[in-house]
Amino acid sequence: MQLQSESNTGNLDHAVVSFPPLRESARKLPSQHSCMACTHKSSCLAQELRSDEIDYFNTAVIHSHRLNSGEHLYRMWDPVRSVFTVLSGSIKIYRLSENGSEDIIGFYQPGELVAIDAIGIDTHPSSAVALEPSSVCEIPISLFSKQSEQMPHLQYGLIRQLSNQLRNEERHSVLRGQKSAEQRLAMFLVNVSKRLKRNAYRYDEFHLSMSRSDIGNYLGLAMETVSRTFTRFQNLTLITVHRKQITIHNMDGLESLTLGNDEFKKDELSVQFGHTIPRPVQPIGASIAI
Amino acid sequence: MQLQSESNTGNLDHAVVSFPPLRESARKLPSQHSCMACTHKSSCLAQELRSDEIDYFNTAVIHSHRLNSGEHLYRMWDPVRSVFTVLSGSIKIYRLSENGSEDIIGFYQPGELVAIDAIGIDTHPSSAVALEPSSVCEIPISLFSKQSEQMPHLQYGLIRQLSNQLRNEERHSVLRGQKSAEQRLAMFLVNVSKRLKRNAYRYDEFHLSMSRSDIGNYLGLAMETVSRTFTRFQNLTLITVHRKQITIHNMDGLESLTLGNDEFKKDELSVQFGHTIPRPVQPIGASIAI
DNA sequence: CGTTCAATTGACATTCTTCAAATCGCGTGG
DNA sequence: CCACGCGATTTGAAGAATGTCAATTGAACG
Repeated sequence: MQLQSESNTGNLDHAVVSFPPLRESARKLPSQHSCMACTHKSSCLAQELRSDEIDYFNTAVIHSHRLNSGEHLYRMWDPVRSVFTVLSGSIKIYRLSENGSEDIIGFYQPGELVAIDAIGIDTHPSSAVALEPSSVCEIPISLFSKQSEQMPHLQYGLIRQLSNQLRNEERHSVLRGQKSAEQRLAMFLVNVSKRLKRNAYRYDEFHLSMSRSDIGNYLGLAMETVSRTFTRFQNLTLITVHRKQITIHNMDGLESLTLGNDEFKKDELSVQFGHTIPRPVQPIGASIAI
Repeated sequence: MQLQSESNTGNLDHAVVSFPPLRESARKLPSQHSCMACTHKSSCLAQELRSDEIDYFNTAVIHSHRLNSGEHLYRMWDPVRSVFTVLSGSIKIYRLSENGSEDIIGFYQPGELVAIDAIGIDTHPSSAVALEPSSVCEIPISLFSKQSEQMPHLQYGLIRQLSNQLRNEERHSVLRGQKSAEQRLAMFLVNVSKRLKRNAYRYDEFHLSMSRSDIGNYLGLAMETVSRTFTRFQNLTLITVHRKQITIHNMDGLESLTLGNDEFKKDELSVQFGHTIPRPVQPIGASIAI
């Protein structure tokens, strides 16, 4: 399985939330101290390994690091020693630009691999901080070193992860460059929701772990625009927002906005073609069936 | 060596130009039919290989495909069979979005690896088209397959390429999301220039191989904005533009704009801190020393 | 030398940002 | 248990950068 989705919905595969309420039917808890018993095995690099490889992998990995909210996993310029699999909570990746501003690269959720953009270089190109109490597994970078020829499956797994993440980054890049505020926010929400669903969490009602300004930074919008757009969605009865608590009432409507389609309340047929940069959407009154 | 630069200048490592005039001292020509003799060996995956591996690699690779201008290397949804190293010319990667618009992912120049975002999936997530007469080497995807355990160095090389490209994509994403039109264009030009320099081409005077609307799409700007910003740069005597021909007169000034710094003509000292989204720059008259 | 399309330029529309102020929540302490 | 205070969020109003539409210019090429 991929860490990052290949779903056609979203260009926001690093968007993340916190994960308190699990659906009863599919409860997952982080493993204690073995890759073999880990609930994230299927999404971790361990998935790719043969049984003999996994033993070695298991002993090389440092299991279940705990992080407090706001604690850093690593900082920019730190020497690269490991990559990490998120077990619980959520991790924000950001970078300080030359002029001192913070650029948010992505948010990572349980089962996802952090810091693979640091492979092959000496120091981390970005910082990783926990947005809430979190835990991670630490995978020594030496496992991927040039010399380490004994685990080809591990390498192949990493390659797939990287390729996936690259695709996601490409999509997110397009998103930031070309979409309206409404489209970006809609994609963000839809993506978060889909990822929750994939992990068997509640996906129609959840708690965002990051601030409005984090979201804005991530989407290339001002904090105020994020806030305003949330309320607009609420006025359209697409969602209910209360601080970081989100409830989605009309997923189809949101997905429609995702495409830059503001006709979802009247007539689904009018789709526009040929616009290199699709134009946004005008706020309307507030009268849509849930 | 990396296909994509790790230079601190640019978030635009897929920006590309055509490469007619080589500097006399460092003339490079694409190899004919051997990786060992290829001038791009140092930037190709072949670099990572041991001598026994390179033999195999050499026989597996299909050397020197030729492409006419406008000819496709592959199209979105095509089955993934190979990745490609650009030997000459330039390749544009783009994607058709759900509403029919074209999203440009990047531009690739000689020595760079194309289609590594297709590894691990069945069909290409994007299309690749030659912007000018070009040539590529074709590397069968089977070399990276799960079963192919005999070339760990090749895998490691690929991993590094992927990680690099991921970092570049992250940077480009930030660029599209947060920077002003002037910053984006300045970064674009500086990046193109640095990449030319790296490959021993003339870097103060070159020919862009893509149209204004391609640049705009790639940077998340309207074609007209690209055009206007080019003329603004020209009025500032930073560059000379004549259609696709670019001459850079004041690299420092361009790099200053890159940082969102509009003070480069007066006082380099005034740098701003603390702005999450640095604010753009006002057009001024036209009186800067070359 | 004319045709054609890309690029430029102008004028205007619009989204989004910015600046500012008001509210809201929530933790703390009385 | 309620008042207080601080940060996060929301909301308002205004301005600015960029997009859109439209007309013009200019090159390249047959």
